[in-house]
Amino acid sequence: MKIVSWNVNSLNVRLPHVLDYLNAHKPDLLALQETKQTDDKFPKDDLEAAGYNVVFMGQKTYNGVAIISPHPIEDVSTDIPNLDDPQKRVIAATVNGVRIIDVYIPNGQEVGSEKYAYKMKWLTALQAYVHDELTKHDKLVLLGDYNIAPADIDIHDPSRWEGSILCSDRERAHFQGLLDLGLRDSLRELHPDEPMFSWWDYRANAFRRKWGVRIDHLLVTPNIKVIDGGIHTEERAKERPSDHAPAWIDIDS
DNA sequence: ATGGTTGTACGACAA
Repeated sequence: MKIVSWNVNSLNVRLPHVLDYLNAHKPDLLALQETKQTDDKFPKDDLEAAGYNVVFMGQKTYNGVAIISPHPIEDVSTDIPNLDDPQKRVIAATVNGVRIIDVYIPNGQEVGSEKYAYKMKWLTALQAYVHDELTKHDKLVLLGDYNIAPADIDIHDPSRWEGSILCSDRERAHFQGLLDLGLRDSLRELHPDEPMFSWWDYRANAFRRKWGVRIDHLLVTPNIKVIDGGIHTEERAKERPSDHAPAWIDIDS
């Protein structure tokens, strides 16, 4: 079962890329973040015509998440219970017996800012939510744009980024908190020593200069056997790309 | 790498 996470930074702009990607890779599940459109604008018909089922929850201009699969998408839920948050950042569903939680974790802007405090509060609520979901579901994948680089190997130049947003100690502690629930960082376990990046700033020609950061992740329960995985960096090299590349795994199912 | 680009929407903010 091929599972992919991709922050598309506007599905309106990126729909052609997404349709090409589906055609090229035929994933069993594609989880999107930052669709940036209200539900009435979601390209349901185009994706269904391509042979996919879709569930989605968006808002105007910001955020927005979606799950796309050729298989039935069951038991859909949105948001984090017990977190009063108008921002559309979470959608969950069961596909092929695997519970999928698709998250767009807040960016946080700057350490110490109001948005950073929101990120911390959000991550605390996420951990409680995932803890609860793990008691209900045998197999679970928590995937999405985490806006956290878990370790120095996940940053092109760790010394320049030290302590800054995406890699502060408190953000990394929250990431570790998710691992402490029993989840595993599938891509890092597959490639223990390989720098892998999933996001490159649009600015300063960051992609060409290989200034990347790994902030998109697929965490899995230990009973999921991960066969292969990586990041489809070539998507970032295309014309008018998202600033994120798809992160993918293939699991035994 | 402390400037710079992109998306939304048309000024300014978020990333």
